[in-house]
Amino acid sequence: MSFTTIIQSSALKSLSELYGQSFSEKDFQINETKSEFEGDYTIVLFALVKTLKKSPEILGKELGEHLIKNYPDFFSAYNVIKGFLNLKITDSSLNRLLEENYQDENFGKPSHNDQKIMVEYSSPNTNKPLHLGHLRNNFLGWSVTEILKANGNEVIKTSIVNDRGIHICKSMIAWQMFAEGATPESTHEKGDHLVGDYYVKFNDEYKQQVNELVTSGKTKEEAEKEAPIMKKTQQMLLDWELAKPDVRELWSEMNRWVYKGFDETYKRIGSDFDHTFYESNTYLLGKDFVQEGLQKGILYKKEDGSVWIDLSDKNLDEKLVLRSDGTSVYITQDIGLAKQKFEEYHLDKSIYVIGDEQLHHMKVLKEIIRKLGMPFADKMYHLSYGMVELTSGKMKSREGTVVDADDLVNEMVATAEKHTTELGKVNDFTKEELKELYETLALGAMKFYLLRVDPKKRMIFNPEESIDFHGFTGPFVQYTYARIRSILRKVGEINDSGIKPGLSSDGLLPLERQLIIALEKYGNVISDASNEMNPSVIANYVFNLAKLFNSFYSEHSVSNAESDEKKQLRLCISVMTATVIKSSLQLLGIKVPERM
RNA sequence: GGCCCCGUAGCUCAGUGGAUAGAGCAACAGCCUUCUAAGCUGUGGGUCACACGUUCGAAUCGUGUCGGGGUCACCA
Repeated sequence: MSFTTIIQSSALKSLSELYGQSFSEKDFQINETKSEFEGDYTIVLFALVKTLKKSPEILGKELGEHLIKNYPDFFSAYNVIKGFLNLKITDSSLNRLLEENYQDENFGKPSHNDQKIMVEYSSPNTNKPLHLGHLRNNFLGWSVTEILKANGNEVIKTSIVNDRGIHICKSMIAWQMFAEGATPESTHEKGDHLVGDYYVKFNDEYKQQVNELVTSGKTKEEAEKEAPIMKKTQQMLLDWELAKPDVRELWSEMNRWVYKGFDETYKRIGSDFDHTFYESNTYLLGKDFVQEGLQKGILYKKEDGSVWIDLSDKNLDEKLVLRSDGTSVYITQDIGLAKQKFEEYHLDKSIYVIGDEQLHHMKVLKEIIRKLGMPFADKMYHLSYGMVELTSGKMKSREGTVVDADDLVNEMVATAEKHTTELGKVNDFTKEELKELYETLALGAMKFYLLRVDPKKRMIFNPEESIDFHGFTGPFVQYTYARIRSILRKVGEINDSGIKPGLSSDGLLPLERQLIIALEKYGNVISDASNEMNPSVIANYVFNLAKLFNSFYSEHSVSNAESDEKKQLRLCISVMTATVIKSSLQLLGIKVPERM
């Protein structure tokens, strides 16, 4: 039971004993006491004042007295200021919490198994390498998965790779025209970058051809349609659908290059999937329900043969689900894939980590599925996140302002190396150890930077700020962890009997209390983050915890504590803080270094 | 134009019904003979876009206005 739960239930019980009225948890709030007042937790009384017709002062005094009298083990003091009843928790409660949990690596995580959840994220196109936006997506998908797991759910990570369509044909055509057989091996370039380069070449060539046609008197629209390179690409797409061997072969080959490149990036940023769907396998899914929908009268056919659904009763337009030529559109396969996911995996929930520019699309998808009478519409959840923008505005591939994922990682690793070398604290590390440390710090900085803000909000990526290793950053938290590990190494081996927090006769000092109370909160933080599917809750929490520990560290000595009891107590606080930091960062996909 | 999201310190963000609105960065002033200074302590910095309303109480809820973004494809 968490402290807030204890306070809540004891207050409810006290109220009914005092006034013979029963209240629910919604009738009053419990907050942490603001630092300028005396106390740890605060019950806000105003709402009770009304129903009980008592002045806040009297009510607060009566409730405070009653709580202290009946729960002397838990509450040690109270005071009432205006409508706020401030309560102080006994040292013994705090000590007990510490004693019982300081070694528990699963502290704060419920042990029960709850739901089966699928998280789909990353979902790249195969014509371009991963960029900053994908990083936000990947970090978010990974972290939400970890958070849901920590909250007792079984989670399956998936990705749907958009491996077919006009975009990859563009890269293929440009490769045929310009590459002279170049491969990742022959050029020593990562496959995803190589294929991306030809996508760019396609666009350059296309633009040039259009311009030439325009100067020869065509309108822009005509020129865009008639540009030879575009015609070739469209023909290639048709050939692909007809499964022409030479086209399919090149397509497989180039996709293979891309996957190899993606795998390298995924491995480096610590992303992986339990199952990967490929659009080339799923793009025909969902056609079968069209017939069914037509029969049921949910879908209707227009004169040209195209099939539609009317969503106007849901304040949405009518939406096409099958083209007049009988081919399916994006949303058609989405319906099919959604169904396949639920049927194959028996999911309780299916989460889509997709940018907020697709909010409308996902709303339409869900509504169609509901109308078609599929039972899982309400189990689908679009975890939308805002676009990452640069200080100079949006990322535009055309203007070359896209921040490439691999470049960014490299840059961050170089920064980590520079800082580490300057500080010179790990000069005895081997080359391998150093390399690992740089990666840990670089990715810690990046992940923390992208996860510390509410996913729903769009965010500005400031290159200078993101490579900062001070303040509200991953390395700051990692540093706090390394610091604690250093204390523990110096103080000596920790064996189970070595640390036992004795009750210091001096009582707990303010920073000691604050730290234990902050640690106690961790379970609530995990469940909040899980309910909101919001990793920034964890990031903010762990930063505050680290900050608090650093204050404690500079104020009080662990190894040179005033007494042996104090030393044991502070060791326990340190051990538990390290554990919670490690655990929190792990929920963000961030590793901790023993030294840095 | 319809619908959706956002507007909090110079910048980037917390806070979503409670007390005198908080962090980090940037600026300034201190702190290494003691467990890692990637740290700690302090100072300055606010019309919570604006207006009206609901409430004992509003940055938080409602309505409207202004400003920014997204979306409304036989693209994916």
